[in-house]
Amino acid sequence: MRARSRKGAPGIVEVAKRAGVSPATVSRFFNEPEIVKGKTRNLIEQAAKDLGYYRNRIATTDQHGFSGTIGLIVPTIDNAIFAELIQAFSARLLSHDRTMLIAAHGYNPALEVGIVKSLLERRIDGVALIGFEHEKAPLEMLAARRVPVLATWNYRKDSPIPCIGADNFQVGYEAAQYLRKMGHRDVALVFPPTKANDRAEDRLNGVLHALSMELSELQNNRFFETRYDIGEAKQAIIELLSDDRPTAIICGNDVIAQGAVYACQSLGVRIPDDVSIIGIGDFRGSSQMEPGLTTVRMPAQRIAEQAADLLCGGLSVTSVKGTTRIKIDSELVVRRSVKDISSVN
Amino acid sequence: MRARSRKGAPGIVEVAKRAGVSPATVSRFFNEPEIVKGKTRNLIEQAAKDLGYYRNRIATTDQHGFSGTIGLIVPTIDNAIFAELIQAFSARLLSHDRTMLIAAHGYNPALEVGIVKSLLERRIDGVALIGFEHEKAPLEMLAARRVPVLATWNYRKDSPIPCIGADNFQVGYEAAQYLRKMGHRDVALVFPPTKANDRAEDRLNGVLHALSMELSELQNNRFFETRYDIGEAKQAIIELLSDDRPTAIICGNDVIAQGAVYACQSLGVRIPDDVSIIGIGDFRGSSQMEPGLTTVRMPAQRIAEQAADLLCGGLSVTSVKGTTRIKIDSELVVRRSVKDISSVN
DNA sequence: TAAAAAAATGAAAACATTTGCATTTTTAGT
DNA sequence: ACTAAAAATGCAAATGTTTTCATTTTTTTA
Repeated sequence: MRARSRKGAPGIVEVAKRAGVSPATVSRFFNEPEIVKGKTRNLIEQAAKDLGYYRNRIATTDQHGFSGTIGLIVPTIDNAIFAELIQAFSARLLSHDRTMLIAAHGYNPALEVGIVKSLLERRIDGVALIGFEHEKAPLEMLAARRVPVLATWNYRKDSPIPCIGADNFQVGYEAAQYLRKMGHRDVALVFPPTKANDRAEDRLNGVLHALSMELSELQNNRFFETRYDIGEAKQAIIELLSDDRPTAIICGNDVIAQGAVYACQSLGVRIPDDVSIIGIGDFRGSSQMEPGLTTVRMPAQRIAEQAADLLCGGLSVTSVKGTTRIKIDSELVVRRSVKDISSVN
Repeated sequence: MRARSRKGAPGIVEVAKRAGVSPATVSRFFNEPEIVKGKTRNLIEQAAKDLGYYRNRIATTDQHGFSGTIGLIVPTIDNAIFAELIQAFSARLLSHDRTMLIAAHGYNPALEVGIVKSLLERRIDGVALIGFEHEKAPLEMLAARRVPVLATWNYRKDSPIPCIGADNFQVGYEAAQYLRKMGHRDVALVFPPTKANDRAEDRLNGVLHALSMELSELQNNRFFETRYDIGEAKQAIIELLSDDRPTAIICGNDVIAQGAVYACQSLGVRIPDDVSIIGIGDFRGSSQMEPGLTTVRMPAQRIAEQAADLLCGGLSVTSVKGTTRIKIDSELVVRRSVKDISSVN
């Protein structure tokens, strides 16, 4: 469909004409108002208003190469996991006078190259990613174009690219450690595939470390793999609970934990009397569940805001040496889904 | 911060030079490959690949005035309500080779003008909004620039602007009607403020219509107002349930319904034996709840996809006469949270 | 009040593409 | 093989800004 041109929006030159000044001055007025004289300023302001002029940020882009647009690539939007991050990131960007281009790949890393290509074609000024596991191609494409890239959500001291996030190993460790402290020795793990998910991988390792175990040492019915999907998790946990029940379940995140809660309810298993449940994330709604979910809070908002600030501040391009890495502290949130059985033991 | 220019990305002319053709031909190659000869095509393709060239969709924009970017303005991202819509909209846009600029105003219509301005500055080709209640200013700004605007989520046959969505009056009617059919006569309503929320308003009216009542006829403890927030809803409903319990609660959407479920659990009120609950929306997770939530499904994905198609297909500019209005059917989803008490009565 | 310095403005080139028109090359028809 | 028509390509103008450099205006200083 060969669309008609939509020209005719008044431009800087129309404004200039009407204000009786040169286009250059109008341009300056919008970029550095201070350097144009008060009187001229008013003239231009009035003219712009009369004409209903809006800056053309796009025409601007070919000039210096910056589009004022930042990309965000997430595994999924339709899920509580990243909702808070997305919202906060977007809002913060707006306050920097930038806009957000967002795309989801549905945990299919192969889609990332298409997305990155599309972003590159739009000349984004920077990109926030989730985690570290990405195909080589998109990362290389971005590097070749010198587009700052920031991995969010997870933190690793030796991350290959700049990052900001919680130390997911520690997060997992903290959760498991708390369970131990509460006297739990027989705990089951329900995690997503760690294949292309470094956050889950790190958490899992943290958990295992706290438990002083290898994954391979876990009994069959003490480790379950399920995607971040309430329904799938619920099914898996119904199975898990159906015989030889552990005293506690540690979930890869709160979505899985929610599935766990539903599973218990469906089976008539009481939380925390019959089984304790701990999540990771502290998503919207986790605190209101019955019983309130004990979990480790991922500080999504702080991560998102700092990420936005970083990206807008012209994060220096990835370099082996001076890579920016910021660790945001997570926090154990004790509610009621974990029972203290340390004394009775 | 006066950022350094980021030029130097190879452009169409570098590609042309390397391929030994003119820039015009390269341009044509990327826009209408068929009209360039096979041999030349290969040359260009190779040159582009060698140079790592990406199209510059932005430079393109000043030419015909279309940026290939569509705006989406939602009340909130961090909430299950629009998650499915956002995801589907974004994905569909990608398949049209467009990108999505998204912003949330947090149910504060005043913020819309800033957002619209920002979008206009980026020369978006179209905008999808939620519902009909918007400040006059942003709508006028869009109209002045002839940017197609599409109201999604709600449908009204006399909508002031093109729309696509479910008929929320009918949705509400359907929910209430089902309750009546199941024998419920004493039902309580929990809805968000209908002030700037036409979806909620229409639903509420539909419910009242089915109940053959006026809002004013409802007893104090049969109508509660709460935002779309699980915690707030939970509190309200705890209050609602604390004395003179109705036989059923009809919730403005599934988020409120989830709060209702938590409220019941916290009070030890059984669903559906002690009280029935019906929601609206059928959000992610509603089907897995215990008991599964009976609700009216809002076909978010279909709405989103058609909206994207419409906007990409160059939806005609709003005109009093020929305004496009598309109604997408909703569907009652019967699960287990509503009890049939018609026979015992 | 004149000269020097500083501030404000203007003119025109530049950015990376598209596109109307002109020109060249290819194909088809005899 | 020659011509006419069609297809492919090239040239150059145009798009809406920003930016460098030059010029004009204003302010400061003596």
